[in-house]
Amino acid sequence: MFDFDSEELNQQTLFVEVILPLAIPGTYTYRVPKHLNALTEVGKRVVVQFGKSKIYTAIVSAIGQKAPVKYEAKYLIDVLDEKAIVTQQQLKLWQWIAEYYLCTLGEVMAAALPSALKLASETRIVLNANPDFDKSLLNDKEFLVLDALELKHELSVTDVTKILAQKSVFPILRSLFSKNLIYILEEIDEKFQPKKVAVIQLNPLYQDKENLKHLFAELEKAPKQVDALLGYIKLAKSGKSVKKTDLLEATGVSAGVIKALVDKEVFIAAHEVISRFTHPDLTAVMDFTLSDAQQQALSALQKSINEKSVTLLHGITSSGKTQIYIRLIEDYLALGKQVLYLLPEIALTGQMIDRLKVYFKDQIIVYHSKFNDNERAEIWQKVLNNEVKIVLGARSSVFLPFADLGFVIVDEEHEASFKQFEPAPRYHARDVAIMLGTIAHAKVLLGSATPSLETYFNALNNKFGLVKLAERYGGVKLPYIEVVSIAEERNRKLIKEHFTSVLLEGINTAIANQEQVILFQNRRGYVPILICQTCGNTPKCINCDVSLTYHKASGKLHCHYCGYKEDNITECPACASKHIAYKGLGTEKIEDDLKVILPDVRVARMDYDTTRNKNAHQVILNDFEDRKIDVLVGTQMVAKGLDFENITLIGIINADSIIQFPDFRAYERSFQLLSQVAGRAGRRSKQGKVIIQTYDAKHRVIQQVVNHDYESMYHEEMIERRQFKYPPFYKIIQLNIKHKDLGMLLKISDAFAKLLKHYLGDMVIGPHSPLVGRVRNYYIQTITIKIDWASQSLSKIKVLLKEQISVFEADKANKGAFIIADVDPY
DNA sequence: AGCACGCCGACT
DNA sequence: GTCGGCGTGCTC
Repeated sequence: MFDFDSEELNQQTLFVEVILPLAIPGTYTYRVPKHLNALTEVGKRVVVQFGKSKIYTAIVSAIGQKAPVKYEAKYLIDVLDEKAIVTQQQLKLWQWIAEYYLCTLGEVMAAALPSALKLASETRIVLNANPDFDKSLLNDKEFLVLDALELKHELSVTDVTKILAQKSVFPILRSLFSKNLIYILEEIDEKFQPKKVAVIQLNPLYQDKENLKHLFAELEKAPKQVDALLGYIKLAKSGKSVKKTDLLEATGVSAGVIKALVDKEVFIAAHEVISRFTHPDLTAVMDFTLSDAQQQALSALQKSINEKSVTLLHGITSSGKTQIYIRLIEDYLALGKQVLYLLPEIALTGQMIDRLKVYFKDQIIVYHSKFNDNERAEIWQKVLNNEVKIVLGARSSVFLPFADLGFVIVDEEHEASFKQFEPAPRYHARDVAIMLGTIAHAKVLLGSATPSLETYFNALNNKFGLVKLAERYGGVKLPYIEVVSIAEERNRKLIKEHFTSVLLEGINTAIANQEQVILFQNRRGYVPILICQTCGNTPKCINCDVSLTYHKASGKLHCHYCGYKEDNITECPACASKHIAYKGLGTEKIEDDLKVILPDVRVARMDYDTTRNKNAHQVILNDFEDRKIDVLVGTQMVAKGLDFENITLIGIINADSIIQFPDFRAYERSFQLLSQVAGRAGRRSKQGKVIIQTYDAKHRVIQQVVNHDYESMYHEEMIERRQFKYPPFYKIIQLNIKHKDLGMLLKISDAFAKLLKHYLGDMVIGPHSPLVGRVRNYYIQTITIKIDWASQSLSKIKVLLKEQISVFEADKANKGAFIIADVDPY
């Protein structure tokens, strides 16, 4: 790096560019104190003071020798790492994300780095003993603080705040400091603590058999201690270290007995660092023999991966894509490379994961948002040190510091949950994964039964390789799909609540055959909305422009946007009428109604509300697998990761609520969702059945689902996408402008749209009100920019937008307003 | 993101 | 008069 010898290097004055984990543009320059010269390196964490008193952990992004001219750089306080914890490849990726998704590097850093790797800074105030000082010179508050310090020696700023019962404590501290009565310490704690466990060791003295014999003789009068010792010897035979908890449990003695032995120096109490991740002792096995079709697909994939950097595997549901992934992963493991296997969050709790863990043992690690910070930090280190070869993770695992990445799989590539909406960076993990592949020279494989249109478009245009797998594994037939008209059943008075006679009959037949059923409804809650029959009033959220949803379990009305709750109403707050009607339906109501109609059937529900606890999801699935549940009612969640032999019927309560969604992707999404739900039905032994209830049986999407016809869906959709200027032909950037005052917002967003039109012409659409015009007390207006990216430079337009947004935010006329940019907002 | 500075209302 | 409310602008 430098040509000087280390002596000379130590004399150089160095400056570093650092990324701060904040939403501020650019990097900041700090001066390196000479004694830290040798330690300073790109990718290491450093401690810096930023502003008057705040201390942050920052990442070094560059090292230089030029002093900034416009200001005096502050000194780095410290360098935290022996070895860089962020790789050069990651820094490149962060840069790309910040540019592509119109956010700051700091926001990317904040999202990427587990917070346990950031530091907590706690300012400590310590008494500077000065007995000669005349305390009568102090004001009351100063006296109070000093008094407390004499008692407690050390206080934190928070403590002082409490003592004074006021917010601004810094002037008082400053005054005390200037009088030399206190001094201030910045204490930095490393938040990440490796997990330790208490272990017991035997004093090596007693390895000797004679000594041990003597010991037993000495302990004659202490039978419990003998028990403990015998227990220890037994446990130690396994060769592993003996955990204190295990010893207690195995011998039944109390902790006091062990303490006595420790005091006698028979035992040595010690601590051992253990990993937070243990592997399940599962015997679950998977059939790993490939069918002919799978074998062909595998060969085709190997060839395609060789030639292209990105390949799409279009394999229908239950075609056994996972077995193929496993073979490919093995190829890369043989080369010593790391593999990243991305899955949507909800698919990460399925049985598939356990099977993979059994197969790959400690080479594999799972990473998703339910892990706590310490666990994330531990995984970070393991991936960085190349101790872990395979990461199976949700979207945020694209941020891990892969030391030697060879292969990335994005399974269920079309899933909307790969896109992050809040907060920035608003990234799509599939697209970040593709960029990661480019930067790390790793190959990328996208897998889906129903690829997103943009991916399929890229594959057909030869940008991505394409391999198809059109045969289900083990000769399982595709499910038979029956469409039932709700309107017709209603006319013939056959419908009960929301169940058509066809569906009820299907459920009864399945249960009579000891088979299981899944009912799918896209909404949670009991009934989405309440309407007053007299005046038409609907209870609305006080913070957002949405109707409240009645949840029976809580007995309250909930807002699904901000979490606001209020008591249910028995009379209309507007006109006091008692005639309140319930309209629409959610999973909770389906569950309840079914229990009434078919009282002998065991019904359970799986949705966001019933799976909030860490293991709730697994409990429901286990009960279902153990056949303690006949019918499982659920939202999207039931569409993923459910892989049970015994499900022969899937009921879709109302397909229209999925299809009639005001979004350009509604048809694509409906096709994907319905196909995926349908794919859960039927296994080896029997063809499954899907019953779709709808008002519009002739709808083209329903027909395409019935015929399992992805190609038609793709081609028909593409015509519309081109015509109405949507992806994949056009790129969309959405600017959401927010303000607490509606009138101001309309004025400001109008002006901003005009300004943008000046530069970008009719690429700019709007402003218009989004579906939900107000969230958490902020009104929202949206400006949409549609870019024909075949002929326009995306990056130039983004640079322009970034500029205009910062001009906008600096303009006093726009005070109170802010802009949130969302690139590829879908 | 914080935190200081600055400018207005209700209190000793 | 002052305390303290929040709105605005920097931070290497």
